[in-house]
Amino acid sequence: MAKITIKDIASYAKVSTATVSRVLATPDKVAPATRAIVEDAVKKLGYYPSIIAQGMHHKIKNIGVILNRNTEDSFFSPYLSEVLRGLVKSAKDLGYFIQILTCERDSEGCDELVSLYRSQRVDGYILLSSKVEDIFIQTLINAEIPFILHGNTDDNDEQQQIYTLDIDNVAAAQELVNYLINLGHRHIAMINSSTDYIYNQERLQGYKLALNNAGIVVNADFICETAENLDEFGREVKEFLLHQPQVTAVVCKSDISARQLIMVANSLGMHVPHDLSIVCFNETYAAKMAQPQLTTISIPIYQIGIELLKSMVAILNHQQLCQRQLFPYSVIIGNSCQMPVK
Amino acid sequence: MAKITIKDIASYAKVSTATVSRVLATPDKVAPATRAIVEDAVKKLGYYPSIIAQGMHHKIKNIGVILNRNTEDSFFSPYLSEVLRGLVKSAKDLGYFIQILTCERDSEGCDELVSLYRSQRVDGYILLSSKVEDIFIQTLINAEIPFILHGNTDDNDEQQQIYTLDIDNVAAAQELVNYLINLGHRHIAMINSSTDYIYNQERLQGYKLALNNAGIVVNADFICETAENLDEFGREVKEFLLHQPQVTAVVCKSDISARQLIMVANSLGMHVPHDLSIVCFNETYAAKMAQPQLTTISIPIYQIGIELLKSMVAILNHQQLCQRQLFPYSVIIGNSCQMPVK
DNA sequence: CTGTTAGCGCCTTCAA
DNA sequence: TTGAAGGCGCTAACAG
Repeated sequence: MAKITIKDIASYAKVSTATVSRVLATPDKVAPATRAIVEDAVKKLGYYPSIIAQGMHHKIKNIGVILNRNTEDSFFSPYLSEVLRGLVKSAKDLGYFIQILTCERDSEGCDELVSLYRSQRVDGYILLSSKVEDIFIQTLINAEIPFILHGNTDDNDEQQQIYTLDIDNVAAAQELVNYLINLGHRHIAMINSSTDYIYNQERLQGYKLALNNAGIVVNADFICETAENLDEFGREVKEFLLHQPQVTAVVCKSDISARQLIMVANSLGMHVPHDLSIVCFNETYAAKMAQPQLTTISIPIYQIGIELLKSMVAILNHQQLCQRQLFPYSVIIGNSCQMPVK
Repeated sequence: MAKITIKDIASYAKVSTATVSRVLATPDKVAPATRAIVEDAVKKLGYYPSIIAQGMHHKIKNIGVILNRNTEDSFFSPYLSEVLRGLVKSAKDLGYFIQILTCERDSEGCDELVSLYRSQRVDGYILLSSKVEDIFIQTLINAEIPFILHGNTDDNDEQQQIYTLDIDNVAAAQELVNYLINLGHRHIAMINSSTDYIYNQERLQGYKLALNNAGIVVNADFICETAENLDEFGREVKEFLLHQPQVTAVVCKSDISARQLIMVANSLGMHVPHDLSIVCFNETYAAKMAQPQLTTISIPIYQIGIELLKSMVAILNHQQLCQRQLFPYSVIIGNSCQMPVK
């Protein structure tokens, strides 16, 4: 059976195509009688207006979501999953669709972003992370493409016009470290991932700030920059623990890696929290599966997903919107910490 | 700056719009000289053909992915994340896009599926799970919408024309149970989720088959149907263990819930594998985070995602394709099992 | 309130 | 090898 078009409805209902169009878009501008006839025809013939053809006049209601990393070698972290869940939910509620995109942060990737937008595949972008001197951000700004960033930029002077949404990573890291300091720890390590990412940089900054404020000298050897891959992470962390026996406490980059860290520690005969106190970020199901229960920063990830999409839609509709949205976080006290024994 | 269209390129390059169109679609049907001129104009003006307008003549290259559950109340399981990862990767490679969809399995949800297809938002669907008397499947068949199912149907007579891709769940469950039987277990429980889902039904069937083959009577009390939600799951499983003390081994529905089960068991003073042997399905990072290491069915989830999309594209291109693709799985032996002690 | 007309941006005949 | 013309399905401006 051939595709039913507006013409079919028009001729079946014995009206013009314009009237059919009106019935669908602005029903109250059509006489109830004719409207009924048209609606009847629409149902009877099973007519669905082509979004493609409508797209020649309206926005297509697609929002591109740019993932942090390449999906080829990196799994979907629970964090990412949770953001996506919020995005999907919010998109559905607002009548939008999500296009998941995995572009490399190179010139080709930038071209892709521009191309997808200009060719009207997407109306705008949600960028899930930011790097130092981020070429994605520069590209989007230069091309005047609407977007919102989950994270921050490294340069606030030039980039006034962009919208961001995140928690206060600096403050969160500070709180974690202060908690450890108050327990009596002085040899506190930070297990981070690449400081190419702004949020990792912010957390590192918070870590250093807290130490400085407490009069503790920052020991560069205590800062461990690890891979994303869980297996590699395990190896690197093992090395680290072996080489830094003075460390009594660790700030870990995520609940999932904290969990891995506990396993590594156990394998070295260390027990948490007796031999090693651990605090971390995130409270996904990975945190729930950890024993002992983790002391962690709980981030409203799902809600962040919801709001990212809402804000993106607001931007597209030229609504007033706060440029820097800071979301609240909370500290969850588990039993992965205690006073230092050594 | 206004949108650059094919007309702008045509007038800039002093050719007709038809020629521009040809340069982009069938470059070899254009004289090298004019082609060069046009390509130059395209670059200089930054022209990106509108996918919307192209969509009036071609497919839109969007594939809808229908999630198992509503994203509102159910988190993205590691399994789902891993399938998505494969889908995203494969889509990128093949020049397709993914539309993640969350429809309720009711008449409204069915209407959505039909509408999205008929209005040309998607070219076809990937259905990530199947239920008994699945109205999604019926709807897609009736509306002659191309789709592929990750799973099986309950009725193979009527539904000849559909494409499926899965592992052999019956055989996998049998292998797990046989493994436990060979260790000496006789009181083997199954912690499943709703048998409304076909794959859960198949696994239950495999469980029963294995017991029957070994001459062990199936005890209905040993079959525990649990919720998806991790917290609820924990409560239900705790009840179950308390009420069925004879049970020495459990087949658990997933690695993530097996991990949860271990925690529940521990909280009851039971140790795995000493007091309880556990086998399960899936080997996501949840499995890697479990102690003791789980004996589990390793499913090539990422690869399944890749192939689902590939197959969908093949269907859309009317290529020859095997209707029932069975993927291999493997049994990973951990140390979550031992001979029964009681 | 409704029909006519024109046009969105692109592709695809059909001639030349 | 190229251009002119028509049309894809729909919406919007303008009459009536």
